Amino acid sequence: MDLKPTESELEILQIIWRRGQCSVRDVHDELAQSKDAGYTTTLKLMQIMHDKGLVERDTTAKTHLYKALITREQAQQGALDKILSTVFKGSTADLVIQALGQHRASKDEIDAIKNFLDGFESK
Amino acid sequence: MDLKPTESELEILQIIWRRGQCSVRDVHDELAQSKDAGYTTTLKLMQIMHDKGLVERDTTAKTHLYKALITREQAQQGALDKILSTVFKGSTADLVIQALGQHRASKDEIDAIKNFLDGFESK
DNA sequence: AAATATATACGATAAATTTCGTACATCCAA
DNA sequence: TTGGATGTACGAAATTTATCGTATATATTT
Repeated sequence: MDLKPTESELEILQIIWRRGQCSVRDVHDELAQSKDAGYTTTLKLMQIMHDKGLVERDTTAKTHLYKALITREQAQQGALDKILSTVFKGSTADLVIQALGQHRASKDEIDAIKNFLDGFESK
Repeated sequence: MDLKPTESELEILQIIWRRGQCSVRDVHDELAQSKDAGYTTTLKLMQIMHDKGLVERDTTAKTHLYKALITREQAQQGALDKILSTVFKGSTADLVIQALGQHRASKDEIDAIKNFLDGFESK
């Protein structure tokens, strides 16, 4: 099993992760705010995701309820691995610095990262 | 102009970035070490990249020479922006922590990041 | 000079991903 | 109880991306 979600699948997973469990309608309504696709498109996509094993679903009721089978952390790691190898020459430090350089991190964020680094280093 | 390279285009850009300038043959030979695609596939891809404005080329000689028109940093930022919005809920701190947690960064890398953070914060 | 190797151009095909239409089932309100 | 709203199933078309074959031009070698 490959389990590497496509772009559209990630958009959907995002919503499922946030809500924990949801119907196609739930997902589609949220998606419709930023995107313009038909309901059956979302439905089909979620069915494909089920076929692939990215989500599971409870078909007890008429309206099926979907849950993610891949965690956000897994997807994050997959995404990081991919861009590390394709654009960052494998250098985590480069990635981190580039990420922090562009984006205006708040003081809290910076502190969180520093604390993390301290704990990490002292092992 | 969109300038968002596809997966295959990034594989090629990687090689061009490393070498600075190269022919289709240069790229293809390197690509062939890890991948199994025909020469004309690489050629076509690079022609498409030229059409898109991702690369420029010198056609003076029979063998054309390609250079990147997008920098590695631009591609890095694009890749980061994408995964930030699709899997990291926009949180740079989450991204950084996840990146550092999994990939065993070396002490030097960690120090580099800390120094960077210090300089960043004192602004 | 002829044969061979190496290039580009580019249309066509293949493969992967996304979008949609239509059929049909079920629920609910008038 | 029947018509409309809402749901799933699923084939098919549209799009995007990647791959390849063939034609043709230009070097290079013998």
